[in-house]
Amino acid sequence: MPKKKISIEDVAQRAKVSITTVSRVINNVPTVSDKNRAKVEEAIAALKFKPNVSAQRLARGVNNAIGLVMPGYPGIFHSYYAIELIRGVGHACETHRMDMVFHITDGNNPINSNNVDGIIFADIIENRKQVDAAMAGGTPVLIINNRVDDMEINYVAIDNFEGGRIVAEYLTGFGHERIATITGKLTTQSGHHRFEGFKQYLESHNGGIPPQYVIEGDYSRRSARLAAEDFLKLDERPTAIFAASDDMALEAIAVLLEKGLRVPEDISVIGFDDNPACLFGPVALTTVRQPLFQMAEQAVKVLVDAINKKNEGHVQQVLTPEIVVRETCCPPQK
Amino acid sequence: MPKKKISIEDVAQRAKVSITTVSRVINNVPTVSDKNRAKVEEAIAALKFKPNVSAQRLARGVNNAIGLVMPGYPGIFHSYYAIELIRGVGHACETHRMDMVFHITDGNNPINSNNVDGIIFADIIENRKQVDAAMAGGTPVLIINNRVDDMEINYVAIDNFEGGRIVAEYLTGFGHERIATITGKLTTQSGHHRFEGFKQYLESHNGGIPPQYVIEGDYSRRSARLAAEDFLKLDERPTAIFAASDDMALEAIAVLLEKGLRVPEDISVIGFDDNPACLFGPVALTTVRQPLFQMAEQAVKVLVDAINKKNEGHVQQVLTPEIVVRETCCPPQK
DNA sequence: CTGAAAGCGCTAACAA
DNA sequence: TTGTTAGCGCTTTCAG
Repeated sequence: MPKKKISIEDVAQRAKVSITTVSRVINNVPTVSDKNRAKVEEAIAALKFKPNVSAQRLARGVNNAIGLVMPGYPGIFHSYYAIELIRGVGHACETHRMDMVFHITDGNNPINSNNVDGIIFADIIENRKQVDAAMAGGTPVLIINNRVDDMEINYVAIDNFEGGRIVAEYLTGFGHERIATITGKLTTQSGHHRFEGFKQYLESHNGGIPPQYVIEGDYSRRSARLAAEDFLKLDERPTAIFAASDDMALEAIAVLLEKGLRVPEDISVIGFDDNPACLFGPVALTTVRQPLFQMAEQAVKVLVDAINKKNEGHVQQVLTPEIVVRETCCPPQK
Repeated sequence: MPKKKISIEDVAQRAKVSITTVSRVINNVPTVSDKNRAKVEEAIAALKFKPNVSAQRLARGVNNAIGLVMPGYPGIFHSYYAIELIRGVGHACETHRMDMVFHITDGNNPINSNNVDGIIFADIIENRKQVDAAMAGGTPVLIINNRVDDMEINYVAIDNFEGGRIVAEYLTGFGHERIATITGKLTTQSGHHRFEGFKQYLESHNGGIPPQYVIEGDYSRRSARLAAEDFLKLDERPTAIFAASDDMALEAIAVLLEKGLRVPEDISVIGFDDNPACLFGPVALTTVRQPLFQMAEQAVKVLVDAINKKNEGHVQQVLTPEIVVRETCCPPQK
């Protein structure tokens, strides 16, 4: 610390009390006389005293910090998802008076857990061994945005399966029968689950989904563009398209408009994410909102409880997404 | 820390050396015999010893952490800029073996600087008093992405003025004479500087820029859409458009394509940012690359030097952006 | 309600 | 090359 070295002792001296008393007022311990408290507060203000965080942590045996580690593969940072997570975790840490130590990883080096009380892994892409290592070291760990049902581990995730299902339900509710989808990358859990939920609903309510109506995307705009173009070449064009992300939905809409089609009159489109960009296109995008921010806050809460050993075993939570109705879906026009 | 309490002393005992020796091998002090080093390393491994970070920091009198504070106004997180900054700062912190404690602020509460050795303020939007407070407290501070020439303060920023200038130069180099611009929010420094550099070049090389060719945007896609539509209503349409961000450029292109125009044959478009989204549109966007990542790394370096008192006075650096040629600019077609 | 004193785990003179 | 020892600044029994 580059601060001048005013310690608790200087404050005690000036206030003519013991350092214990000073410590007490710092920590809001009630058993301090008003008179002494006032004196100490005066001294603290006069001396501009700031407690030394490291000393506090050492004495308390706590780090007062949680780590947030995110996979660093290209692109993750340009997703709405990552940003909301960071915001949410940051906010929650604030309310828990914890430092948030942020860490981007390539998945290789083990995460240093000496400086934190617990770690939140945002998704686990190729870095499961980091999770294992942290757990082996005895550090409380939580995975966010990924369900890991085969392991005894804390997680908080979105129910992407349900997300896909409600989209199918919503679209068939309008009377659509030719419903296509541009999926997310199917090797990701989100992509896989969204598609499965979607497909299974259609199978039991719409006679299934023909293969030419399913194109695997990878969450990139380019993949959506290609997929949309392919759909338009079909003899029987779909009347509705479900894109597994807003970015893809927006790109699909761009393609449709370029070809002179109308959205939603000619083709309905629905996305997934509730990315703010939804509002800024030519038509406000109907989509599925994932409670990302809340997920992050919830994650911190669970982890903090785990750190304080307030949990029994591990806690696994799934949050439910919901449809946000805007302007890009309507009944199929005859 | 929830770890079992294996301290340096346990290691010393097992290795049959003093704790000093253990400390020395932890810190890679060369003056340790190979034999002892080996013994200590064995003990560390066997005991799974992890040094207590708080104790180290206390003893060393450092926090070994730098703060990154970002304004939390809606939207900033959806900008490419913010993300690259976080990535860059995170990466640089890693190499300096510093924790990066991340903080989103609404500009009101003073930033807690007890737990860090220095603070990087990413931009300063409505939170200059936080900067002042931190400095008053004696904490080394650096501002990133904002030139503050009227203050004795460290900063590392992009030369947005130059960025605007090279765009104008590039476009006139093709022979364009009817050049329009959708500016960024002019109350932001970036928006203002980009426009000024652009305008001044045109004034001295193209006879200036007519008012109907300047529309103030606010970096949102919507503002770009409106602006592009307005340009198309003009009797003398521009043959080139400079948008002060890639997002806006992309939206402008979308409008042009929707109206059946070709890019770049009918209208050239150039953006600013080198957002990855440039590559994913219908045409790869020509743009201006800001060295955001390097700026962030540079910022950490300067700040760390400041913390170690290696700087004389304050250091103010400006990095130069450059044009990235892709497919959306060409000479005007007769 | 207050204070003395024993640590928390580690680093860094200083001696040897 | 090694070890002794005095802190780093704060929390927390334990007596009073």
